[in-house]
Amino acid sequence: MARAPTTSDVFNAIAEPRRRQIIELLTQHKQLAVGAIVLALGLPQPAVSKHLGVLREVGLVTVSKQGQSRVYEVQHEQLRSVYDWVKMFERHWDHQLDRIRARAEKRALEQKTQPDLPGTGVEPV
Amino acid sequence: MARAPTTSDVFNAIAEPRRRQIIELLTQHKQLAVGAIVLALGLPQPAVSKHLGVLREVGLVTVSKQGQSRVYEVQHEQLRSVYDWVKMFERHWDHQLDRIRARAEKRALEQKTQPDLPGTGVEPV
DNA sequence: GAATTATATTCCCATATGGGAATATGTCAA
DNA sequence: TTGACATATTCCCATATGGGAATATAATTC
Repeated sequence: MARAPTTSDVFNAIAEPRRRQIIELLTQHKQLAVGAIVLALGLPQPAVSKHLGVLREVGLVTVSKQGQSRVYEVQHEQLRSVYDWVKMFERHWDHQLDRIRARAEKRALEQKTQPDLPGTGVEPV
Repeated sequence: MARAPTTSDVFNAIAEPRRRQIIELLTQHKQLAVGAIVLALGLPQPAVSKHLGVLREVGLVTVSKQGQSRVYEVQHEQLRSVYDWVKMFERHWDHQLDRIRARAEKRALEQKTQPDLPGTGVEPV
């Protein structure tokens, strides 16, 4: 099998940095025409249209015609699947940080106990 | 330019469902040898090894040799970049849900006010 | 209708994919 | 050493990518 299409789900769609930028932009401005996005990102118009197409296919944005321009809007709910997935692991990196902090404190304590011992000349990280 | 490699960052690495499964598995069991993952996922061993390779390259897992098997472990901190990014939009889908709820309540109220009016025969969604 | 503006679509290509199949590497045991 | 086991690597291929370039479509104005 080949790599899953970018349009297959939200995870694949947001893997592309430019598409994340577009989502951020649309979050700030609520609504934007394609031209505005082109200006903001400095990408060629066809590239932007294609990215918007991907985002549309996974439901991350919606369009509405407005004169001769098309106005895009984010649908943030679609990001919940990603959010829910990563959130599963929140407490794990908290614990990890705790461990790191604990080690740092222990190290600091040892520093106080026996300070400035001439050693290998290699400083601990 | 072509699509960014799966190893280019965490976003690309976790776009693949099997790799997310591996992360979930390693979260449950703290440590697992490749063989155990192969059994759990029912994937061919080379496929698993390759997925682990991608996860290793982006720092999402670490290995340690243990006899003739290699034991993998998740490094959840690497998921923070993803978490931080989606979390930016948390309040937005909350608001969206509020709006949906508000609309539902408004609709319910209207139902009570003028119930069972003979209409078009088309029920509102 | 013709010209202009805004956006989408098509065709191109270098690059990567995930899994299949086969093989290489590494580690233990006898 | 030889063999058995665990894992990684290599080669293969159909499929998709993101952007470049050019073109098609659609709406507006003259």
